[in-house]
Amino acid sequence: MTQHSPQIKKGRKYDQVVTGARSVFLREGYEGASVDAISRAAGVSKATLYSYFPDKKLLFLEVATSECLRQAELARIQATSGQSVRATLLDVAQRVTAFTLSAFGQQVFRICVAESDRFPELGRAFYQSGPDRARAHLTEYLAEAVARGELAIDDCRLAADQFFELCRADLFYRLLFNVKDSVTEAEVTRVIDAAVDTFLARYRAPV
Amino acid sequence: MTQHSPQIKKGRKYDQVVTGARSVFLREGYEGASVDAISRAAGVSKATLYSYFPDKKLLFLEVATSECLRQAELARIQATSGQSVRATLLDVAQRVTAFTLSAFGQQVFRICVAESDRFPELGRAFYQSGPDRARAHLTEYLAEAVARGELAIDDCRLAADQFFELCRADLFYRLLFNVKDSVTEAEVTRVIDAAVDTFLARYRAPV
DNA sequence: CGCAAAGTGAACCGGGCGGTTTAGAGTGGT
DNA sequence: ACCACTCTAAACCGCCCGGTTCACTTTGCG
Repeated sequence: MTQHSPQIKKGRKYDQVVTGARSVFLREGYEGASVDAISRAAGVSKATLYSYFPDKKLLFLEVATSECLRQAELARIQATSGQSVRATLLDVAQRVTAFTLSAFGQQVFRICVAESDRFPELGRAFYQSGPDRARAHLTEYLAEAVARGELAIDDCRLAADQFFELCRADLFYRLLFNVKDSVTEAEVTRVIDAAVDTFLARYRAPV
Repeated sequence: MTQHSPQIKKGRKYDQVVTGARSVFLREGYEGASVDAISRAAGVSKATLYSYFPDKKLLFLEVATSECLRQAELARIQATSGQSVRATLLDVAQRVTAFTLSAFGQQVFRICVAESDRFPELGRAFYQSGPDRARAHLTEYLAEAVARGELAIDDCRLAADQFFELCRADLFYRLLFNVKDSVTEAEVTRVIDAAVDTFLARYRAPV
């Protein structure tokens, strides 16, 4: 889980710092998270923190981009070789909504939206490592299904975008704007079933 | 345009204050907007500003909720009596994307997302006066079309949500995350045409 | 052990913030 | 002319923030 890999990271408390920073940033946002609070949460002195990261901005970027990469992993489509198109789409929908609607995914999204003009590269990083990658995977899968004659799509990229949008329905926004604070399993399956139905109604290959 | 209506608003520079606050809040966000900057932008002394609004939070809420109401007006569906379903949907799509994708709509959304846990009531206000109202209108229209036998929908509310999601496609997120800074007319029509096509493929009444 | 590297904690700095005060300058009704 | 009211400009307050410094302790390795 911990990453010992990269070259120039010095001491032993690096992961502590990043973990603490992640929790505080996710809870408070960028401006709301004071460096003192972060060092406290990390169980590390402020001096130590600053020995790893020259300033708050860099620390935030490290946390944010690592979260983006983590998100990207979840978006990966399994080798769903044997499955039907419908089953595969349902699987993808489940995976992406699970992350999107989780409290954690919410906060990542929230912060990326909020800070993406203070940190323009953050918005792009999030988009590229998250939605963009997920879309690329699904697009590829759709193209293969088209080649097999199972789907009839002229623009697979657009179709993939449509599918992800359909999976959100309004559940996403209801959570995002604090209209409700959680979402039931039944609501999710209702939405993603409808998403798959609508998608296939448009793109299923004619008999 | 200016609102003389409510009861307890004292002096003549009220609108100046609100207008200046709006521009700065939209540009900088809540934390980023200093009261000094706002008073400067409003062409008003800080003392005057504080004579209208007891603190920064109240000023922000005034600006934000007034923007939400303004947004709600735009979401209203015209009396589209004579039109075909397809034409009406295209019209709705055009209207909603025009606001959603505008720089102004972007910023309103951004701020509401960012501040909706610091100001929980703000998120709800935005959702209710914006997306919720738009969905209600479209739901009503869809139900009428079903009654006329032009559409076949079992859950009009969910269908309306799906339609709005389809209209966004990924254009919205590409703007939100600074992947691109503007969007061409052609891209929009391509997306909303596809949205209407997909929607009708699922919900058009069988012959 | 001995010693250097890493970590600690608390004090400290400059600055910007939200918010208040004050002394005085426009403004308008009678 | 007068006065009550509004507005202005700038100084000011206390606070918290990001970041630095320093004297000190802990850790780990030969």
